[in-house]
Amino acid sequence: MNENEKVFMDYIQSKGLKFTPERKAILNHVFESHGHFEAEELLIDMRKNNKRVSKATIYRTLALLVKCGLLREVIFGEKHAHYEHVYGHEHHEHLVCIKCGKIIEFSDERIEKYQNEICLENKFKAESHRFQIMGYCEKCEEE
Amino acid sequence: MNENEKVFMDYIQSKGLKFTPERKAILNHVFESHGHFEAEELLIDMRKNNKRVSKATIYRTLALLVKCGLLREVIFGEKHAHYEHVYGHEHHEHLVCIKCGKIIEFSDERIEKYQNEICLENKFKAESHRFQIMGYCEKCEEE
DNA sequence: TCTAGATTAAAATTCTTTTTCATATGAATG
DNA sequence: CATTCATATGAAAAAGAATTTTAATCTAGA
Repeated sequence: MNENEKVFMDYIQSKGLKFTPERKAILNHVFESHGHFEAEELLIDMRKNNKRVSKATIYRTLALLVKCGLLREVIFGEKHAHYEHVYGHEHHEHLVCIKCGKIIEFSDERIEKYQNEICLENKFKAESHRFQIMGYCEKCEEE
Repeated sequence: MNENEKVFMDYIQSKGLKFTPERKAILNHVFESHGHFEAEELLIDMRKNNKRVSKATIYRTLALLVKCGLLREVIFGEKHAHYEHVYGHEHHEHLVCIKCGKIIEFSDERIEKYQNEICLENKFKAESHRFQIMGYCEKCEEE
């Protein structure tokens, strides 16, 4: 059993919930491949792999995965939620290609330092931040 | 006639559209007071000032204002559009209070410089960016 | 005056997410 | 191993929420 499963099981058990095949399938699928994904995308992707779970269960399980800290919700200027892994994933920022949707991650400690300065100046207590650059990835820029 | 009105009129005329009282009222209201606002908010605010325009017209006019470059759409992690002024408004970033919703703007040329570096490293052609810090404003932090 | 384009209120749409409810099942217990 | 039951599932319906369309009526501006 990997680390993700362990975290999920612990959460499941602490809440008196059940570790069902559906939850297991979703958990595995989410951590097998995806960088960023949407609920609908996950559903379709699972179907392609003959893992048929209902939309309701997808949504219910994603909520659990967020609650137990394995996933994080991100919104990329679109109006629906995207998810990304938390575990084994240090904080990072995003480059979002506005043509093909590709997402490149990057991180740099300067951002954190900068955030602290800004917050001091504005008497603001930061909880989190998002730095996102929209533009064209190498491939789309060529075209 | 102020600069905003001029820009809007030019656009209106170039497209063979009409400068109606409703459009004028919306234009004025948008640039009279608001920093950031939502369509619904604008509607309610206008009603308080006895400017009664329909929701449909609000949406249609906001779309025009975005097209002619006077407004910009921003999404703050919620799922509906917020708007902000473009004209006379240099690029800036946002501090968003997750308790009261207050938005503080700030700007710093380091962000631009930083963006350039990141893009070079990732072979990315930036069009725009967003740096947003979520947390608690001074007042909410005290409570 | 004339008419393309605009307005309104209400209905419809769109799209994501949640709820319903009948049925099924994990896992604790006897 | 069978029972029990709280919890889970699936399919479909409903909800939610923002935005757009409809259709009747109106009007700015040539």
